[in-house]
Amino acid sequence: MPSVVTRFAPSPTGDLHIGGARTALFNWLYARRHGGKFILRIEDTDRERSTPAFVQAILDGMTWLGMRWDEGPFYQTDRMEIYRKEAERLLAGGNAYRCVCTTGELEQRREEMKARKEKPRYDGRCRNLPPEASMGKPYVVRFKAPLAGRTVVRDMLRGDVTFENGELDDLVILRTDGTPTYNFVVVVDDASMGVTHVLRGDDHLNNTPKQLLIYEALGYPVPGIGHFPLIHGMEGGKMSKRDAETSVMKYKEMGYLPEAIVNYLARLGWGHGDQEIFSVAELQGLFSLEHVNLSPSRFDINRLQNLNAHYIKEADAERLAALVVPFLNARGIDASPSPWLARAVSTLRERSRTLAEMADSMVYYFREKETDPKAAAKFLTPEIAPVFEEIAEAFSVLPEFSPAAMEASLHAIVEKKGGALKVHQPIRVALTGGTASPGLFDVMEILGREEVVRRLSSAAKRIRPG
RNA sequence: GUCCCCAUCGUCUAGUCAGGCCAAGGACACCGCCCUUUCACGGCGGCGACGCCGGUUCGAAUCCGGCUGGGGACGCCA
Repeated sequence: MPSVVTRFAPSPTGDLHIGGARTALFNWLYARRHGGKFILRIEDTDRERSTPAFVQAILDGMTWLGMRWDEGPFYQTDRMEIYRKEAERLLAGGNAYRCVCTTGELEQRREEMKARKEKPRYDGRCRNLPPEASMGKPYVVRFKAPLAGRTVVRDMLRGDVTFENGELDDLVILRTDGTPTYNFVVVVDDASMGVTHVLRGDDHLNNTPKQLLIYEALGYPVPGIGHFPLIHGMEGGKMSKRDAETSVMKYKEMGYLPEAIVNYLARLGWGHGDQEIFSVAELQGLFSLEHVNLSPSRFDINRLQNLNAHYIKEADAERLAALVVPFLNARGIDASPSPWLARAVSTLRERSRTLAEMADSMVYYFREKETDPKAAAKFLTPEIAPVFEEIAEAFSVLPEFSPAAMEASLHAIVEKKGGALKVHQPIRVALTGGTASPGLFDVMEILGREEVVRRLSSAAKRIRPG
């Protein structure tokens, strides 16, 4: 029995969210750090909004980021019998009761409480209803929370947080249709799955005392509990699409590497001295709750981009070539992995922050791009046309089309013209359609002699028709 | 509104638990310079923060209180 068992328990009502991914990451790292077990549990008790497609999306996201779970995925919809039994136990022990209030009534009362500037919560109207009263009526089962006393959450990150029980609500544990709700199943599952450490977002801190009461009523041992802060958008507040893309897989589509995402997420709310770059193996060895920050951090795409650029620089050219292919395809380029593509990728890796940027920059390796008008006006001047033709001629008879040979040949031509001629930028514009590119001779080598000669000649013709 | 959490550069953070090593360090972004066939990369430099008030102390970013500010929760969602 491992001493540490953590879990990630998303509800399949959307793609794997950036915030969810970090919750998963912290749990996963914590388990790995302590030689423990990491469980994946799908909280699909909301039949209305849960879909198999979202389950798959979450699994895909986890897999892409490389977070392997040791057990599961468990589905709560497969465990209904367990919840029913436990709810029964609560009912029998007087820790739960049937409530026949309708959603309409509840909503109305909530509004009234808000109007009276009170904390809106269930008024306990059915707490002492005799069992017969619910006969033949639709009912929910509510947990009977104590009215007095206080409940202390011993948070592993924040210390003790005290709640007055009077502030707590009699929460619904079984819906009218008999399905269980979150605050109840999460306790039953964590206990029955042997979860030792519940690490989750701040937004659950207020739920915790209620859950603690359920642990107690059911006679379960209480696990270690910790709440870390949420990830905010740049404008503050829970991260939303208004700030940045929130779906993890969207970042894959935007050309981010999974190791960059993991590194970035790990550093959001956690740190280890001044270190910025962490491999997964390092994180697994270093992650600790003591260094998790208590205040929310903002999702800053600049930092992610910087990290992504770093990992693109480090990645194998072959791997990058394979990864960039779909991005090229999306741009209407029929590319496939090859040693040539790997060489092409190598010329761009130092100047691309994402695979999408890389693909954008690579277009001229595959087809002649339309020349940027400003660049053409500045560099494709009439005087340069004959020089292009001369270079094209010289290049076509070069014994070897190597960078050194090209450079020597080019140098000779410039010397012949008096040495003051600026040819690099004009050639770059003729070859790539713009003023920014990898080293000129690298570009020429990737393009190949034939294509270089062709583009130079065609540029010359365009400048000076006929 | 009620309850709960939080508070160091624009952003991520080191330092806070064990007060002096901090006239607060690193990184991203931004600006400048260098390198250079362009753009990048890289190097160097710059800008830039302990929210405020009070207390404890010889000494406070660090401890305590208040204020202010930010955030979260208040569902038959999770």
